[in-house]
Amino acid sequence: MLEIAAIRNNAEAVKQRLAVKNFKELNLIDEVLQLDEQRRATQTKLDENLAKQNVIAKEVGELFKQGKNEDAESKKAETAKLKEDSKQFEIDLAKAEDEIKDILVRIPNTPHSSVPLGKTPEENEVVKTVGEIPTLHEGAQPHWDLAKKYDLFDLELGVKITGAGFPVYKKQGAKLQRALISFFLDHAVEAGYMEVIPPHMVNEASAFATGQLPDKEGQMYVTKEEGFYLIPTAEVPVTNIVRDEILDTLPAKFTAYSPCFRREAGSYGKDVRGLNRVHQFDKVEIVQIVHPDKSYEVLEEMAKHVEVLLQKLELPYRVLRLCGGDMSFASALTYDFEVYSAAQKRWLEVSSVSNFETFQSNRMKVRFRDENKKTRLAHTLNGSALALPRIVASLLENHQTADGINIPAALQAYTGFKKIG
RNA sequence: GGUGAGGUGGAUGAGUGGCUGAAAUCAAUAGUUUGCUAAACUGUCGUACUGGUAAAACGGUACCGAGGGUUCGAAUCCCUCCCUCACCGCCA
Repeated sequence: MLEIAAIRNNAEAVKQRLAVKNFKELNLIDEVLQLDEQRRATQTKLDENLAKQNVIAKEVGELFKQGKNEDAESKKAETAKLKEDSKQFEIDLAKAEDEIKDILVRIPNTPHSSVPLGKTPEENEVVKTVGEIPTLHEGAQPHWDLAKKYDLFDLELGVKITGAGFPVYKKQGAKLQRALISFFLDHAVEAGYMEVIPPHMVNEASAFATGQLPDKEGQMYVTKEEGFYLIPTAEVPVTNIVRDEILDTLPAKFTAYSPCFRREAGSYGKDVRGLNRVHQFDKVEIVQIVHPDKSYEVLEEMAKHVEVLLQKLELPYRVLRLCGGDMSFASALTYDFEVYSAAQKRWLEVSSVSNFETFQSNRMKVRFRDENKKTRLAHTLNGSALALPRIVASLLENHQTADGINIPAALQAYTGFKKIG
């Protein structure tokens, strides 16, 4: 949610920025400013009214104390009109506040100045491409066939138990999952992130705070009785750790492993084969709450963190700076990381690292004290480090040989085996 | 799930209708004293909205779990909801 004060001070600049995100309803900016004007005027009237009531109440009390009951009674009568007015002001104020909020939650974050123009994923900017694309042996297979060959995971079994997109990992496939999770967590902890295990369901307030609501309501699973949302990413519970807090020290750095649940309503076709797109998957997330002056520096640092992981896994990857049209609602700047899947001959997204500036912290009221002891909104960032399924897919595909799949050296201590098959 | 107790500022905790945005203690913080540590003393020490200012200062309003209500006046009385704790029941 954008800050109303920021919109007030830079309405034109905000509109220009939003245009980069292909946001069409720029009229909302003017509407919200007008409502804000109304709101403040009403606020002032209400405050003045209440101030008068407070004065009278004090006087009445004083008169009663002095035994001047008749004077007190007549004084009382003066408040009737004031109370009536204040009731109306309160209604007007609440209405204006609701309307402002309704509009604000529909306005996406303003993109950073480096965000390229564009509407589709094809227009994302390739920042760099790293690593050799391997030449596979004759008869190399995509990961879903390798999974069958070595009995690593079973999607049909998942269908019986739950439904499509809920894989059952088995044997070395299961161990590989556990190894990757530990590998990622250890690296994050070493980089100074505090490891947490958050709830895997969140309440409405938490889902709203990070921007999943109302934007992505249809993408989340909801429990029937409590109305809890199954988390689509650990970002949601982890960032909410600092909701409504005034932090004494920045940065705050958290990492968490969690399963992620996504309905992926509307997706279909070849993109969803194997582990390319599933409803439940594992991910290690990194989150930072930082000083506004530092957030872009930290974004680069987090991107570097992801890169190192990919290098250690010996996977060819590329880094994309998302264009305005492909960015998420809440982000100001996003780097996507894609690994090359040699058997499918395509790039697969495995991580997304974003700076949200104050977009989340404004909703969540995450503040810190600046040099002048004034409270200010912090910047929040998060990134996947990393999401497992497509990492697994590319590990299997890129490292396959005629007589088995090689485990990268950095991972062997975690898997306990050097080769699958 | 049942019964009982309770939710006050960073923490402990006082406050049962006006003198309470809230005592006291601790923590924190600035300073004085001190050879160091420790201690002592003095000051500061909630948040939000709003007016004001170049920025402060300063002023107004709201907030004592949340939302309603009674009253000239509510932390204090009433209603609803949420949560915490204790004991019992069930249980990994």
